[in-house]
Amino acid sequence: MLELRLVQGSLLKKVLEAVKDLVNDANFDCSSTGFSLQAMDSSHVALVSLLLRSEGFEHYRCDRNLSMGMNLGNMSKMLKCAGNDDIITIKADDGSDTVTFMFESPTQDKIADFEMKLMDIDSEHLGIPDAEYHSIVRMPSGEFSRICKDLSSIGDTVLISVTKEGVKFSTAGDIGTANIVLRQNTTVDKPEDAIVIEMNEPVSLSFALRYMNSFTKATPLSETVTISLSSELPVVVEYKVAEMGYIRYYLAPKIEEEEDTKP
Amino acid sequence: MLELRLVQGSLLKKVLEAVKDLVNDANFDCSSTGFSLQAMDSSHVALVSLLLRSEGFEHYRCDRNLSMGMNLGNMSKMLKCAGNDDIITIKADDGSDTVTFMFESPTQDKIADFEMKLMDIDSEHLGIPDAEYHSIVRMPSGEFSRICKDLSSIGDTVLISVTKEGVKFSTAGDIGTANIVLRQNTTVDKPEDAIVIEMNEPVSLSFALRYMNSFTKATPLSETVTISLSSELPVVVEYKVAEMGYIRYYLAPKIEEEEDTKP
DNA sequence: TAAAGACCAC
DNA sequence: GTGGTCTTTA
Repeated sequence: MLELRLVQGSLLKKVLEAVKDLVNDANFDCSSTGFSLQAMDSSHVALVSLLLRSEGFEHYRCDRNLSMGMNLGNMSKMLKCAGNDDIITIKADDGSDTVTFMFESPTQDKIADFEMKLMDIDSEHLGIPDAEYHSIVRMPSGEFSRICKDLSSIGDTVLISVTKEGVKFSTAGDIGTANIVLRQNTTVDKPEDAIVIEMNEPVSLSFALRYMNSFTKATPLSETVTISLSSELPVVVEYKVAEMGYIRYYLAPKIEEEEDTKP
Repeated sequence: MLELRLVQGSLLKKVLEAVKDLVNDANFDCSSTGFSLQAMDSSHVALVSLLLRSEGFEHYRCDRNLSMGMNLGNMSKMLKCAGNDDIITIKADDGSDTVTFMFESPTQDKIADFEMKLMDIDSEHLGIPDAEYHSIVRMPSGEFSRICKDLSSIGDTVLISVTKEGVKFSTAGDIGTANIVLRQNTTVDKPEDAIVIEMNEPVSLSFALRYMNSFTKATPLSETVTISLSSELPVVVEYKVAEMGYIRYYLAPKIEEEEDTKP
């Protein structure tokens, strides 16, 4: 028996928006710790890892560990039927092949329940080792989103370079090149607006903008985003989910190509 | 000679938005009583009935009954040219094959007139008998609209059931099922927010969501909608038009289908 | 392809 | 608060 009651239902709606473009089907894993998901994107290049800790739910009952395979597109369709102020409850009976989403309006005038079929999904749950990162950049999520969008109109790869000067996002394409430099800035009105660069060692890595732009679908979840970089390691793009967890995207850097012009 | 002056011109604009998707061409009937329209939708399944009483107009002159055939798409195009605060006057000379819409800006700085060709349209004016309804639900129009929209992302038919518990909207589709229950609630801040269920007899009827969603185009006309249900009778979905009339949609229930699993 | 919703700027 | 743009869905 599983029953998870989330007062701020809009969080779950936003989480699905942030995942469904990247992953079609995935297992949600429920344990006493929390509600989590880990999946490769459909082209098997990026990895998404979501955690919503049990403490973040108003009520969290999970009698035994459960892995529920869901089609995220269908799940998202159903969650779109919840109001942004609704309380969302996820229910499943042990051994059932369905899951029920219940939406309660704040006034309790309206109570909706949506039942969805579960599916069997093979999933290799990868252990993600903790790592030391050479550089960690924290910045407003909207700004990061804007940068990725802007750069993708010029090129399809972003080179992220962190030096003591700041962080530079660069791209190049047929029509020209672009460089966007952000300097550390912690003297801001709101702490969310800060740009914090923790550089242990300079790094310079290239990533496919296509994936970065998918990651920024999580922007509505958090005012800030954290980008952790190490050479030879996948970048981690992390958005906190209000007091209850996170959504993390992993993407391997592009292998450094030879200079454009070869002899 | 016909001359109808409507101070709140936006009402007519909204009325056209509420009808033009359902009906392509229709006769507007003008008499001393008011300005009305009755038409089947283009697939001959639903019926729209509009009444704007003469008292609602600032000036209402209709020397003799007139039936003016209009293409509602074209009429809507012209009305879109009126500002929302404009005063709209509808004019037609007896025997003329055109109608003129005049738009006056509130400041009288701008006066526009648009002339449109009339057309001959066969119309069977159906008498709609008054009926006793088993159940009548009044609810915020926005909520009804939201429910119809949400359910159509799951299925294509809505089953509306009224019991003493409240009113339930249900659907089923490939990805799952959905039930939305509304309970009577009259203890609200604004009377328009009330959900009032007048149940003389329980009813349970199915309707095509496609049409329901067309009906909800009238939502901007009124804060509330009234749904009148009787078994064997078309449902009536009614929106009041501010102090001057109504727009009513009629839709026959779907015949109850046999159980899903046939021998 | 067209319409509706969401977001942003004014 | 309103209009305009852009994105998303049918």
